[in-house]
Amino acid sequence: MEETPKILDEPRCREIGRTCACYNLRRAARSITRLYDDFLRPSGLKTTQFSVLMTAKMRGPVTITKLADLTVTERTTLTRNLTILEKKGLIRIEPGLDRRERQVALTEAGHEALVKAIPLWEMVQEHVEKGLGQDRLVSFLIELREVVALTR
Amino acid sequence: MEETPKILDEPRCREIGRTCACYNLRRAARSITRLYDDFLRPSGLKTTQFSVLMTAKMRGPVTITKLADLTVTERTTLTRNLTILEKKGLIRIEPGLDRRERQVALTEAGHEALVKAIPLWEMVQEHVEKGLGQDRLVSFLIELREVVALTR
DNA sequence: GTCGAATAGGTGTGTATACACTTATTGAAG
DNA sequence: CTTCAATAAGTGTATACACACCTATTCGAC
Repeated sequence: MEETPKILDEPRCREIGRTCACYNLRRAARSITRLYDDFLRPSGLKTTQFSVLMTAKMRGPVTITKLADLTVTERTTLTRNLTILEKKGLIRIEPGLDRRERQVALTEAGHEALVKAIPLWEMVQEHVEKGLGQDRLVSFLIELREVVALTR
Repeated sequence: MEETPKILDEPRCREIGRTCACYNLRRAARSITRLYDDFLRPSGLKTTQFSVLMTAKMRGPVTITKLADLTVTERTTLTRNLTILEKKGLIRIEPGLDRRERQVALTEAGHEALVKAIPLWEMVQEHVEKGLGQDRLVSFLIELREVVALTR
């Protein structure tokens, strides 16, 4: 009689769900994003926007390709994310060194948004530090970086 | 004279980017998703779809709310993801026990897609296991689960 | 039985993500 | 100087995600 093929039997499926690095990483990312977005809400920034602004601030006027590389985001994704930040008046997108490039720079409003967001970020980050424990957070961050390095 | 406020000085910004659990988690999730999607491509499934199908298969006929809870996905997000799977003919959405509920069940095509995808998943999972090391992957998965637990 | 709270689910809107493809510009080989 | 590969960026399309808000159904107190 026909049965569920071995490859799809119940313990095997359970094992796959339990161990899949991608599924578990995405699941945790969804979960923690809601937490950070929740804390950041009063600043008007979503986590992604906060991160892009911080990176752009740090690396100062920076090309779109470079910013995409730094944040491990598809360049075309970043282009669209930047459009939103530009509409909100938080960044300027200026001509670059040659006529192909465009440089991203924070506006005054962009700086102000960061100044408002950082104390909120500190609250939620501390919450996570306490929850995971300082040591585990450190090794966790290292592992996350190794995952990124895996695919470069 | 006016300077960059202390809260936004360069070392502080660098520190925030380096330690932010949310940013680093999302970044790693983007990175690994591309890897898994790349391997799974011949199956016609994206990672998210693979995961939803696996979970639905395992918990087999299951309500939408329950499935959303299991996968830590917003219910309204899952509804839209399920619509795509239904259009592809991989799942059926049937009436549930009462007239509010709807049950998700795999179709024959859904099973076949999983059977095709699993060997591809095994390849990419093994790649990650080798890259991170078995032990570190195990502790990494535990930490990911703790992150999810943090926000429940 | 009636009514209101709880439960299950969908829709409107906006953001985030990425692949395939295209345009514009630069730079290098000849 | 021309031509062509490389580089920088944008668009079309589709999926993924979630909040605010809505409808339909069920259940329990009365």
